Order: sequence, then C-alpha cells, then structure tokens
Amino acid sequence: MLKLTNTLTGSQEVFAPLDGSTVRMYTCGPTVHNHAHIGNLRTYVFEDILRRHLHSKGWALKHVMNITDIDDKIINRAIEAGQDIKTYAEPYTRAFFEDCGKLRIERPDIITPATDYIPEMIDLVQRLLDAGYAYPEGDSIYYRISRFPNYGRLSRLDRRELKIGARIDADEYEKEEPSDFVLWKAPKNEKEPHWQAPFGAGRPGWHIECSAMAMKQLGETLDIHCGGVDNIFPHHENEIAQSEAVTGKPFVRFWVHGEHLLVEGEKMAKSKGNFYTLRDLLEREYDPLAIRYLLVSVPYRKQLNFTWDGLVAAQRSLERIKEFLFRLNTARLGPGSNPQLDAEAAAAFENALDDDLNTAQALAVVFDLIRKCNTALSDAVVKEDDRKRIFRFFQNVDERLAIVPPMEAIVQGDEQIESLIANRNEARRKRDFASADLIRQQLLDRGVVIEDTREGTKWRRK
RNA sequence: GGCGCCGUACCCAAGUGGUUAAGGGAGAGGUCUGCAAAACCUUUAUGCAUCGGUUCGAAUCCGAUCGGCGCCUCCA
Repeated sequence: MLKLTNTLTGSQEVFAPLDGSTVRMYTCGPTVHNHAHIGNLRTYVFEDILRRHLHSKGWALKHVMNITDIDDKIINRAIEAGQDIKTYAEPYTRAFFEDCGKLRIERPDIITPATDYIPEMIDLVQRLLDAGYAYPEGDSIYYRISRFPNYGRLSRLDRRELKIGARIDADEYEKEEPSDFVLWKAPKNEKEPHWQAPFGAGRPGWHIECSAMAMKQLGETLDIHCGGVDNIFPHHENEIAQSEAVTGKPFVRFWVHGEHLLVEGEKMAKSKGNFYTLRDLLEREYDPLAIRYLLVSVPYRKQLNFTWDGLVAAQRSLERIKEFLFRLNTARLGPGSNPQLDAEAAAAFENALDDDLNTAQALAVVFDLIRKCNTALSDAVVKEDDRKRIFRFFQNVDERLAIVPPMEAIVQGDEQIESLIANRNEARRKRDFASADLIRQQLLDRGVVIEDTREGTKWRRK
C-alpha cells in the first residue's frame, strides 16, 4: 500500500489511481534556457523513483512532463542570439534529456513543449474571461484571485499575508490587486514572439501552460502533480486557481513536492559560486551513478546537503555493492537452497518504498542483505539457488532505484588479462614477488583489480 | 512580520510512544594474504540541540529556548 505525503493536506495518504488502473501524473519540467543543475536533477530523480514505484504496483502510468520553451529569459537570449525561440531552446532541451539519461532517469510518456499548446492556452484564457475569473488591463489579461475563495489553500498562504509590493513587475502595475497574476502578456515590442488571440496579440503567462497541457493530456482531474517545493507558491497555487475555475472539479488529487538540495549547507546560487550542473560534476570525473546514488540516499521530503565528501562516500557505497555482486557471482557454490538468507529482504524493500518513498530505508535493506550474505558466503552456506534468488532481488533493486552497478563492469571474459594473471601466479609460485607485483601494477593501470582468494585469483574492472 | 520544515555518533542518515537507537562513509581492531593498497568480519551514541512538562514508559507527544533552512509573485 503506497503512502504519499500530499501537500494539499500536509499528511500521508494512501495512494491509488482514481480510475483504479491508470495513474495520470504530471511533473513540472525544465525551462530550457541553460543546463540543468544538480538541484533540478534531484527533483527529477525523485520523480523517477516515484514513476518506477507506480509501475511496480501494476498500474498503467501516463506521465506527462512539460518543457517551458517560452519565458522572459529565453526570449531575451534568443533575441540577443538572433534566433527564434525554438532554435534557441532546442539544444538545451536535448541536453536536458541527455543529462537525465546519464542519471538513468526514465523518459516521461508524453513531453509537452509549451509553444505546441498555444491554442489550448488561448481557449483556457477565453473561458476564464467569459466566467469572470479574468480581466483585461492594458493589453494583458490577468487572473482575479479575489474570485477564487480557495486561493492559498495549497501553500497555506492567506492572500492578506502576502507581502504586498515586494516584487511587482514593471509591466504589471495596472492590476486590480497586486497579487493577481498574468495569464496573457501583451508583447513589449515587435521582436517578442506573440500569437493572435480573440482578446489581443500576446504570449502566455507562465502558469497557464501547465493547466492547459495537463488537462489536455490527462483530463480535468490528475492523480499526481509533482515539482520542487519552490513551485508550491505561486506556480501550483495558480494552476489550481486557473484549472478549477474553468472545470469546477478538483485539478489534482495528490500534490507531491520534492525538497531542495543545498550545497555545503547553503542554498545553491550562482552568486555563491556553489552552483553545479551535471556537466560540471562529470568534468571532475565523478561517476554519474554515484551522483544518482547520493540523490537517492536522502528521502525526497528532506533537504539534501550536497558535499564533495558525500559524493565520495556515495561512490564507496556503490563499490561495496559492486564488490558483493562480484563475490557472489564468482563464488563456487554447492547445490541446494537456503531461503532464510533473503526471506525478508524483498518485502522490507517494498515496504520502505511504500512508506512515502523512503529510499534511505530501502538502501538499508539492501546493505543488510549484503552483510548477511557476505557472512554466509564466508561460512559457505550460500547455495546455487540462493545466488539466483539474490541476483533477482538486486535486479529488482536496480529496476526500482537504478543504482546497481552494471554486471558488465563486474563480469567479463578477457584472454589477455587472464593470461597476465596466469603469468603473475606463475611468478608467485616461484616466489618472484617483484615480477608478480609488476604485473599487478600493469593490470591496475588498465583498470583491472585483482583479488587473491581461497578460490583462486579473481579479477574485475574498477 | 506571516506561514512551514529541520536539529540523531567524526560525516551522511533511518527511526516519530514500548525489547539491546537501522544503514552507508570514515576511524580502530582482526581474518585472509608472499605482501596488501584489495576483500571480508567486528567495533564506534546509557545517547537523539537545550531546558521543562505529559506518561507506567519519550529521540518520538506538549511548551519554552537556542541553532540551521525554506516560502511569502524569477526559481527544481
């Protein structure tokens, strides 16, 4: 039974799709004007874990992610570069999915670029105008939040509590109330991209795209809507206001938000010099799997403090898993079965993830099993059938968390390496340890680690 | 000012009322080894920011204090 913390109620609730079979999930995607940073990626990794977990429950999943390919930054930079916004945004969109791929984040089922849904957005704005939830002011259209009594429910912010006048955009001074937000922006000049609409030429405000795309692809009530906590207000609050004003139905059943990542205890910011993209980390030769491991090791609802020490520790943890799989794979086992070895592991792993995606607990289950099996291997009580079962368990762990080192890195036939090892063992037999150590160093230089065990010399790739 | 989250060992971190407070990293001891830089095992909090309260029983609930972080119309 999967429990998720719903921001709407602030408490854990048992999740099941509304129609009993298909989960309709929408996750806020990137604004493609630069490369994703590790904070962004933490959120996408959390959503990926959720996605994989929902699949494992036997439900079908329809997962939609938007690409925001129109906003002020994109427009300004595209104009500077003398490109149209699609041309400007395209490489960043491609880079985003490349980064996701490196972190083993699965691709959503449907990807919706905002600029492909302009007619749907125009339609929504028109319906909000017709129903009196929106009003024109100047050449732009605004949402009248005084018409929507539930405004502030998600973020627990009373309208009166909003600090008035803190940051009001220069072109929005004509609003009826400072907290009203823009649905449709009149172009400031001819260079800005704009579309014709019955209520005037312009471009969509930020929030309307998600309402339009989510409802177009998933219907008027979604099962799950995810994003980072910073999106609770105003973005998701505004989505609710827009969508529910038009449909009269609940827009989202479960709002699930991922906490932020900090770097060395501080908010990541370009001005602080602690701002990292995935590319920055890969340039420093960190393993993408270790980065994913670090992001998975802290449950999504807790702030994650990213540190270099933490990343090194994550890499070491991964090596422990790899070493165990190597040992299990190369061990000489007798026939039979010893089922109590892993009797509780699969259920404990499942329960951990069912408990609001407690990935830290799930990893603890994995390491508990490793320690138990290592001891059992030393005592020679692991049998052939156990190996198969335990490998199956790890296969499941990998399908769910995607943090298990690939077996190809562990198991490999290579005659050249095996003959070097044979030479080394011959040297050892003759007690020519200088030659033996030389060969060991040669192998190490090629990324091959050797281990002398009671069962003979074993090797694996680093 | 308003709303909210958090503080568990050297570091990361699970646990949110009931046996000896998970797990990972690091350190220390040991096993194996020609050697080990590998691997494996064991070990490391009478203690859960502090102080008070509730309770037969508190890391867990309540209150206060201290400290950190977030949101309050750019934001994952």
